[in-house]
Amino acid sequence: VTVVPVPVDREWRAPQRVVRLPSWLLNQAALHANRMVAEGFAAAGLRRHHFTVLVALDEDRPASQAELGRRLSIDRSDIVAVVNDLEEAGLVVRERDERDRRRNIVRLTAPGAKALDQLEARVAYVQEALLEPLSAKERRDFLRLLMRVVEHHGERA
Amino acid sequence: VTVVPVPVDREWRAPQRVVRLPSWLLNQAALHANRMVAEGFAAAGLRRHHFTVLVALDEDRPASQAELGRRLSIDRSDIVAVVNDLEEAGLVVRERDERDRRRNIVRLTAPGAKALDQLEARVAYVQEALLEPLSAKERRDFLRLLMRVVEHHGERA
DNA sequence: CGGATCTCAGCTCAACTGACATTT
DNA sequence: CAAATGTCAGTTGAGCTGAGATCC
Repeated sequence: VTVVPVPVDREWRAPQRVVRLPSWLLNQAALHANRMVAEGFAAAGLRRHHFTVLVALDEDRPASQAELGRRLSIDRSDIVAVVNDLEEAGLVVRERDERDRRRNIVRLTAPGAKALDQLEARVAYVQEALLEPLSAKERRDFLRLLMRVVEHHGERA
Repeated sequence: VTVVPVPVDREWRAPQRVVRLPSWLLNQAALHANRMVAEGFAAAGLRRHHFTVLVALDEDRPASQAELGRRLSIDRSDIVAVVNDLEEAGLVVRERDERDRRRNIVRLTAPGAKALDQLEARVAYVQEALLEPLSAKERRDFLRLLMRVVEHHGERA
């Protein structure tokens, strides 16, 4: 019995020393995940940041752009472009905060909420496909551990 | 008892519906991992692809560029640039395969092997830091599950 | 001929940096 | 004044596409 069961040797397989690297594995997994998510959004002409911003607005109520960036770990200069796109598509409105006139308050519109619903269905489907090879218990374990790792490195803002 | 124990609510935390997404978590984890790896290599003026190519050459013996690309899931056109860099740095030599003159055989040089040794030490350190919050058993479980996911989506070449 | 291989030019996405004007 | 915010211009790494030349 091997400690870490390494898959059958196939001709094209990546070198063992690479395949065992957590950083490499995470990267490959993220690549697959991002590709699948992108495919799911392509029809709507949106990308993953558009989706997460919509979710943040729906869940946490209207927020300033800087707030959104902080919550989602997206640079504030990138948020500008994302909100531009969403505003053009009518999914979001931007209005000046009168109590702190540096801020733009971004809020979800009705069409935005509607679009979000559809996107969430697609996302859910993708997550399912992503973790397909794992059992229900394995998925829970996996996510729990993943969250621990992400959370651990998230303490530095 | 919550099914998936979600971390303490901090003001800046990402929305729950985002934080539970496997695709988002994988992405964040990969970002942290890549940042750390990049820092580890910055002093040597190399990036992660340079490292994986060196490992592949060291482990699987000299190979053509197309071979390398296939094994490491790197596009042929990107391999060209990576091998260019490595050749300029003297870590690798490129020579025409006389039995199939379409191919370039890439082989590790002595300085290349030496450089690889140092890089591997740095990489090992980074992996350790990356998984720091997990116990030894948790790391094994985590990697095992991660490998299953990556392997599953890797069947399509 | 079809199919690989190497190479180059160029694209997109995302992360990121530096700067600037406005406001607090 | 210092600090935060929104914006813009620009860079980088990496994944990817398309095309051409060469060779099997």
